[in-house]
Amino acid sequence: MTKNGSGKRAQTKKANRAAILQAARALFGELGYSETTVRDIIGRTSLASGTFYNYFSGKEEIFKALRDETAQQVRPRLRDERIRATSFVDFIHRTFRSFFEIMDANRDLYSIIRRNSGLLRLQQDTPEIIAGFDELRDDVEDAIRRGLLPSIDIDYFVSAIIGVALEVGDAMIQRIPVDVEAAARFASQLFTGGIPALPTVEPGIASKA
Amino acid sequence: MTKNGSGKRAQTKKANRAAILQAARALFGELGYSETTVRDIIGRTSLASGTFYNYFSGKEEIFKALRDETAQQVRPRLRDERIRATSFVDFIHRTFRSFFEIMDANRDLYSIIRRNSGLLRLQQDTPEIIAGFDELRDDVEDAIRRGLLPSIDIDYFVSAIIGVALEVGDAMIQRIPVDVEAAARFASQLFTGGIPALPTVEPGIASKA
Amino acid sequence: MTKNGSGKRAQTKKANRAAILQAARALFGELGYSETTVRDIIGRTSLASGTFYNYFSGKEEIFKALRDETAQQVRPRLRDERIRATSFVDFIHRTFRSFFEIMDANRDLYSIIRRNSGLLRLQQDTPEIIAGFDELRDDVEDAIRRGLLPSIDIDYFVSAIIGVALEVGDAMIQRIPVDVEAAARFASQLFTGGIPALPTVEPGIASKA
Amino acid sequence: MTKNGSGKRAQTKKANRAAILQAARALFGELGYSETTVRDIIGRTSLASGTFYNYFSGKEEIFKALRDETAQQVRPRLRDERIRATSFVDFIHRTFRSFFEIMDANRDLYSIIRRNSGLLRLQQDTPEIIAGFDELRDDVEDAIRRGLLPSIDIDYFVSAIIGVALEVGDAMIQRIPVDVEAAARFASQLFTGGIPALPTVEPGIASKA
DNA sequence: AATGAATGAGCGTTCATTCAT
DNA sequence: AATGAATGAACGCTCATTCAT
Repeated sequence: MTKNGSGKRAQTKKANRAAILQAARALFGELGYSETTVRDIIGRTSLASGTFYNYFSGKEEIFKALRDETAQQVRPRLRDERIRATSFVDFIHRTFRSFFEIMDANRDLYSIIRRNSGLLRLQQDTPEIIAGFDELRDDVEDAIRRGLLPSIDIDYFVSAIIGVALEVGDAMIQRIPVDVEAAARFASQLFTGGIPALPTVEPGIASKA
Repeated sequence: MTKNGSGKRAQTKKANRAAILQAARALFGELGYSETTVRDIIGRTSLASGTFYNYFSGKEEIFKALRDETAQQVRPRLRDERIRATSFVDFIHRTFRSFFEIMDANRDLYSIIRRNSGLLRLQQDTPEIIAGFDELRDDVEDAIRRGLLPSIDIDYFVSAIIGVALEVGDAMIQRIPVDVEAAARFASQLFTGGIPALPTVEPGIASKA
Repeated sequence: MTKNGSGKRAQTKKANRAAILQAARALFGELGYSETTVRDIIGRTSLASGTFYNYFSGKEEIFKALRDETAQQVRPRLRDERIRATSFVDFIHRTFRSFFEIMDANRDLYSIIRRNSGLLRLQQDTPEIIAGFDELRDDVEDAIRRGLLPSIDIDYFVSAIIGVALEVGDAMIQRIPVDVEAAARFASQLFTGGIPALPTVEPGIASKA
Repeated sequence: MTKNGSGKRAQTKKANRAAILQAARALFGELGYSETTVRDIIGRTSLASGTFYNYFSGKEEIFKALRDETAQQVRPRLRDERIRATSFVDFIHRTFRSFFEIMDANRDLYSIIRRNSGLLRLQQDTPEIIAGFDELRDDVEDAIRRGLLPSIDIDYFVSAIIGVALEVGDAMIQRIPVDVEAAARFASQLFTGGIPALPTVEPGIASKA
């Protein structure tokens, strides 16, 4: 009767799994994947180190799990957003805004103030973003099929979106206050009209964090 | 008389230093900085582990050395390229072409076949690219001052260039044959005219590696 | 219910900790502190190298632990001994006898057959003795206050006791059988009456090991 | 003709050997034997690391050489001193004064301010003192034969002298100014008359460095 | 004889993972 | 299912010694 997950045991299991995922999510954000140790993760929970392996087969596994879990939440939303797009301007803008909203929602994870004295550009590899990217290519292909986008080089195009999303998103996160809409506008105007379409700013103000 | 580097010993030293640098360069490309061990590096040479420390004081040192050495080669070229730019179209195109040429020249380092079953987007942290980025911001500011670029949001703009350079460059490297000019054209047309300016390709061809 | 140390696990832990301490104690005695490696220590147990760090945070830690643990056993005894002293003869004798008893009890540690072909007098840095010395100075000051000892130069006096305890104790340990009382008598008579008070021995017998 | 050591080559050799010995002597004093590296030693000379092994077969060898070299200088002096002794009081006093004079002459080597936060009593193992000890036993035996000393337990007695010489000498060195005669008086009075013979000092002054 | 780079065993320590309880 | 101690390979790095020049 409790086999299907409604018993007390099953609830504990669910809670433990969630606790581990949450801790891992935070640490991947703070330290990056390779600097995060399994000890760090279980140390943030009330569980013992061995318990980790009852839920995940290893460090890589939990990353996949995190990505997939997030994907399940993110996917429908991205789909809905983009499917509703009526023009390529709209499509691009929704794409970037969605990404940036996800980054903002997980802002704490990304605010890392460039460790290693700025030497290294440790990419964060956070599951949220990876999950989002997985959707992107299909949607772009679909958009081309639907005539929203011209038949451009999909590989390069998707790469360009990802690159801008990662880097501009990173820059966005470090500003106070974070302005998702402004960042999304910047990125989508760049894509839809190129530099000439970008808004001008007063010199000297542009780069202030 | 041979103290200044023309003797056999001095040649061996030079060769060893070069061998270590080359091995490190390759491994940073393949595994990224934090996944590369000093033992990996020395293992790619015919030297003994202790010898590494005759040349570099540690792992971070060799990264810096690699970056600085590359920067010395890359910097003047990037400067020359961009300073000669007469329009913003020209400026952008030269920027991307320079980056992509550097990536192509170090192609082997970047062809990594997405490790970890494509899971992680471990950014490569290669010294070549870092060195190039260091120049970029100054040049963009200068270009705005010279009126080549409108006074846009510099942070976001530089981020966007870096993102596109990294990701499109990555995609470019994985195609056979590598076509630097095509990639540079794609990226610069995106930046100068937005999506409408991008050339269309026959559907289904675009994404072939 | 077995959390407080009565379970099998807790017993194993206790035993392991004891095994590591014992091994370290023996090796510090045999090789001295700086010549003893963590691998040496763990190699004398049936444990794996990493296990050492479950119990002690490093080499210095285990030395401190050994010293403190011993001090806890030694301190009260030394105090009791010396506080009970009714004359300076008594005080000195009790002091040396206590030291020599400690050395005898840990005899195996000190029987080192003068390593390095007798070249070096590597002081043993054993925690037992260090712990004992820590007490000595206070007790001497106290004894002077109580009038048991004249107000002599405390620094030199304590140094002299330590020197004699270390060196005579070392010689004592190498005789078979070990005669603690005889060594204590020698040292205390030297201190209380000087050479004239020392017992004479038949020539040629004195120095046999 | 220059085979016997008067040529230019031979002079250089002599000077190199002396330079290495001097550097080693200083470092053994500063850092102790086991903390001194061969690199440290050659680093204090103008020679190259390999050259060290043209003169000494290793770290242990140089210690022996230092001890022996010193012994050759120290031996006759100690002998002269003690042979001239006319009473056991005189013998003991000359013994300690000689030791303390040697320590004072090499004072810089011993002034180490107890590293390791006082945890360890790293004995200095300086060749000068070791060399002196080697003479002691013979001289004591001789003194007993000559009737200067009663036939006491030679092992213990020599050990006691060494212990007091090392520890009181160490304490002496750390006082400013160093008073060799006072330390020698303290030690010899202790040995000849025991504690009752020691001079009293004003309380509170005794232990000031 | 002098050089100084090369060697490689060894150091203290970390950490993903296993396993007895 | 949970525990947390045990494991041992691997890490960055040091250093006495060797050896080609």
